[in-house]
Amino acid sequence: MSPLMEGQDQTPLPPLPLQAPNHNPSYLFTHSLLPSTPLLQHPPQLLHPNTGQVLPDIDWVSLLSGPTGPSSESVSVTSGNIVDQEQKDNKDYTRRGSRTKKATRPRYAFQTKSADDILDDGFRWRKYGQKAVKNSIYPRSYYRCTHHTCNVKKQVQRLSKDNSIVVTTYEGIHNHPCEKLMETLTPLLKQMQFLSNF
DNA sequence: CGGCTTTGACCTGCGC
DNA sequence: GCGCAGGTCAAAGCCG
Repeated sequence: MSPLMEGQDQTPLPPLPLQAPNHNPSYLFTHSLLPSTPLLQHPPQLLHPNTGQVLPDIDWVSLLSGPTGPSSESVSVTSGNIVDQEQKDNKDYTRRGSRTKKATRPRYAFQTKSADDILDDGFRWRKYGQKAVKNSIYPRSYYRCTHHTCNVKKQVQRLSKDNSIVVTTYEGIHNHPCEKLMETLTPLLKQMQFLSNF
């Protein structure tokens, strides 16, 4: 994941290099990792839903934070009820529970196969709601990015059909670097600066 | 004490 | 018009 270096200052992150999810609505991400394993250290695999073929490297940081990521179309996932939800969600929301039309925000939805509901994508999230969802025994959780200037949201819901699959929907684009990435990189950068003095 | 989660209430759009 | 469903708010409580 070489593009990880891109977010180390306050400059916007690079354009999204990954095109596939935007063009094929049926990709399946799997995250078959130990609980609490950081995503950035052990990124999930992207599988083709029909062939099961493992697809090449995913630039997760760019995918989840690029300011000029894919078009504003949402990416549907394979589950029928979630696709239906996606279509409803494309109406944007402003105040408290209201649904008013405004410019659509980028939305990316994908499934991860994981025992953990929370996909560790390197950003910090604050939970602001949880709702029971019709036709699902699992609730949907609502998270907001904790960065003060960032209003990216995500929804997390486990599939009732297959409780090993978690559907994560991101809405919006991060306008700041990945905190966890910076935590990892800062000591390395300091060490590099130190060594470069010799 | 600050940051986070929980949870019930509230608000609005949509379908009937 | 009404009820339902989904999304958000905000107070209360928890935790490090």
